[in-house]
Amino acid sequence: MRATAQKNDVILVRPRIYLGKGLAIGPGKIDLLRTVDELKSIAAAARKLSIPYKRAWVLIDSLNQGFGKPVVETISGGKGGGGTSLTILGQQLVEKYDALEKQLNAQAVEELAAVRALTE
Amino acid sequence: MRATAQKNDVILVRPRIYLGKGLAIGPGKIDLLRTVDELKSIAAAARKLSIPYKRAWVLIDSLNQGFGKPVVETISGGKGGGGTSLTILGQQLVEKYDALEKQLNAQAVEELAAVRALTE
DNA sequence: GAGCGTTATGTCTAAATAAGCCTAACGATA
DNA sequence: TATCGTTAGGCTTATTTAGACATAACGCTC
Repeated sequence: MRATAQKNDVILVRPRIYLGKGLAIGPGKIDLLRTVDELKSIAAAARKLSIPYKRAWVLIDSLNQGFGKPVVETISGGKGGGGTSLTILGQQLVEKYDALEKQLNAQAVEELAAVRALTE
Repeated sequence: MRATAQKNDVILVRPRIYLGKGLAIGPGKIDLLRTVDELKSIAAAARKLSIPYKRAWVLIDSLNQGFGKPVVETISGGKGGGGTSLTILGQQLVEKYDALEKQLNAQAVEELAAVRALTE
């Protein structure tokens, strides 16, 4: 119940994971998926992240293609012009990545500090 | 004393660490440093890694600049044309990175497997 | 002192990446 | 049915990045 940030909550490493045959997933795509999930729109997410819509779409499409099944479910037209939400796969991707990232950072704080110490 | 590879020896994550103001270090530079250390030559390391000498030199120079002090010590001319060895800093960089990498991979195998499982 | 292989750069070109612009379909709403 | 904001692309240009090529200094070695 402490309000102060804990040492093991610090995120220093944001891994890029290579999943074979041209499919890779890193912090950029994860942040994008997270923002899409939040705003229920690719266009809105792109604006928030200050990247062109086209780029956001390409990134998401590369995931769809790479996984063989979609990470998002989209509606074109209708109220608000349409929208996008994450599929189960998309949600799991974010969740598993977050868990991995958290684990990496929690367990390797000391080793990380050792590397960083070299800059001083 | 087992000869078989251990589960925790598998390298799946090779992190890129961002150390601020344009300085980043990842598997590419570490492998390069390691090869330079091994062959005592930037040119020979570049050949072994199948990259142009220029690129190898640029990568190493970016480390020298970024850290403010050199990661290599070079001799130009002389026996064999010259050569390059790692400074203490350069050696430590490789060592600390290796330790970090090992730690990350040993501790996060399950989370990684969970992400990879999504591709199936 | 000529030759050799290395370090160290500069410059120019090519290739990979990203950005920009444009068009079209879609479906609720006014 | 005209408008609107969204998805989903195609296509063209810019920008960034990497590669190729050239050159010079250096100091052993022959």
